[in-house]
Amino acid sequence: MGKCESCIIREFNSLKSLTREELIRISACKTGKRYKKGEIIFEEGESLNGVYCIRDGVCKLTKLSENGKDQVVKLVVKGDLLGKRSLVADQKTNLSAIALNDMEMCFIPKSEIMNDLAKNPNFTMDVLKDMANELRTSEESLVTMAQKSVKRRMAEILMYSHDNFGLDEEGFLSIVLSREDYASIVGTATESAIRILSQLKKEGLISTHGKRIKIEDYTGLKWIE
Amino acid sequence: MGKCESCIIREFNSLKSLTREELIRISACKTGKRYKKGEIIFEEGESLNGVYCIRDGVCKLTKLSENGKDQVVKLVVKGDLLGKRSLVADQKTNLSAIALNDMEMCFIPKSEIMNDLAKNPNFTMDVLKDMANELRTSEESLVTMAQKSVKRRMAEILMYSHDNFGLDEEGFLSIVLSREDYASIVGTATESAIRILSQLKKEGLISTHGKRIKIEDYTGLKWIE
DNA sequence: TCTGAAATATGACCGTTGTCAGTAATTGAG
DNA sequence: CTCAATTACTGACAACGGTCATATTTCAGA
Repeated sequence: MGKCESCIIREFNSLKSLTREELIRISACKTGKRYKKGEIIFEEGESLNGVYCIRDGVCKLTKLSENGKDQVVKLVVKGDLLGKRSLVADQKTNLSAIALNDMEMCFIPKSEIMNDLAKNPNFTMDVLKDMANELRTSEESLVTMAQKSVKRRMAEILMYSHDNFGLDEEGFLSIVLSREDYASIVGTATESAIRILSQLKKEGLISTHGKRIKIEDYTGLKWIE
Repeated sequence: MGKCESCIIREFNSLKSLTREELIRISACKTGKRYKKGEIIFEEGESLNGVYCIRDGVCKLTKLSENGKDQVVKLVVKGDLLGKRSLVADQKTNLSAIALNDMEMCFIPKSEIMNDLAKNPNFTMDVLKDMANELRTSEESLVTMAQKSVKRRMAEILMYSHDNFGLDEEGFLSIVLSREDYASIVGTATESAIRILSQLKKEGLISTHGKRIKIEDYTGLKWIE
């Protein structure tokens, strides 16, 4: 599983602010976890007793709305620390986490993290900054949901996927999502998501092969209102 | 203006975790600020050089969408610390703040807050918890925007206003907002907001007197889908 | 008290989006 | 490779919500 003190992933998250000694201590008590595509990592309302440091893979964080539909709030990727909000606030999780492809992560027990938070101000400050940025992102998403059309939101998630997760050998978006997932990210009905993707296809902005999507005209997507 | 160390407002926010010495130091360098209804406190993209501790009044935090419409992201009230996200993340503000009624606040310079953040772990941890809760709230709003109807969202803001800001002597909601503000909170066109309020009035769930709104059937509002 | 600008209200119209129903394609287990 | 089950797709239709046009009311300032 490797040692935290020589792990490169931590450079992507707040763990980089820990001292060598703290990392060695964490390394000793962490456990490795693997999840397969579609597996539930945790569900809304659960109590977490640690955070997940994501080594590989992507998962979606969803919240069940009162109308019975899931809404994807955030995509979590390599380097992210999953579960830190709940730990810090000492609350049950407000979101469910479900693997979108095979995932590999390290699980760090709550006691260890909380101990470091209490004793290492650099770490606390780094977590705080991180959370401040998450808050900004969340507020931006809120405005997007409230003000932009479904088509525009779909274009944005396609570009987001392109920019953040990249392409496979054949030029398709690396992250393969079901139409239902797209709908749940965009906040619309599955049929509407399908319809809009078909429309984008007719307009020559994207092409598809099964569930896989290729962006044919990135600039065109940018101009969608 | 009073002294921070004997100010009761701080019990509502993270400043309660500061020591008596720290409070005295803050008290010495803080300045009082007043804003009238409608005044701009700061605008999206500005650099803040401190935080505002709200003693009285309410303001809206808005973000300009690409479609040119303002979206209200949050209402900020007595006891809240305005601007802490920007300060902590060391970024320009992502939101504008505009007074909804006459406001009274204390302005605490950035250097003082950052100094306390660096030196008092209890304070940092408290700010962190606070931010974690803001993040949860923001994520919940995101789901609301994505999944619920305009009518439902309107009902929710009316109930929110009732629960958090209370009523005046005559039983009207204390916070008086323009129809445009309601539209901007709910994320819809002003005409739609007006139409929905008229509809609620016809259904006997609310009554109005000028801009003022009275909730006639709280339970009825709860049941709106 | 009067008056004009701003805010509120309402109607008409149309594009967008959700729902229901049914068909086609894809995928994964065996 | 085959089959069953899931997922993707399409059409029809209605409800929702945005825009524009046009009253009507409210309210601050003369």
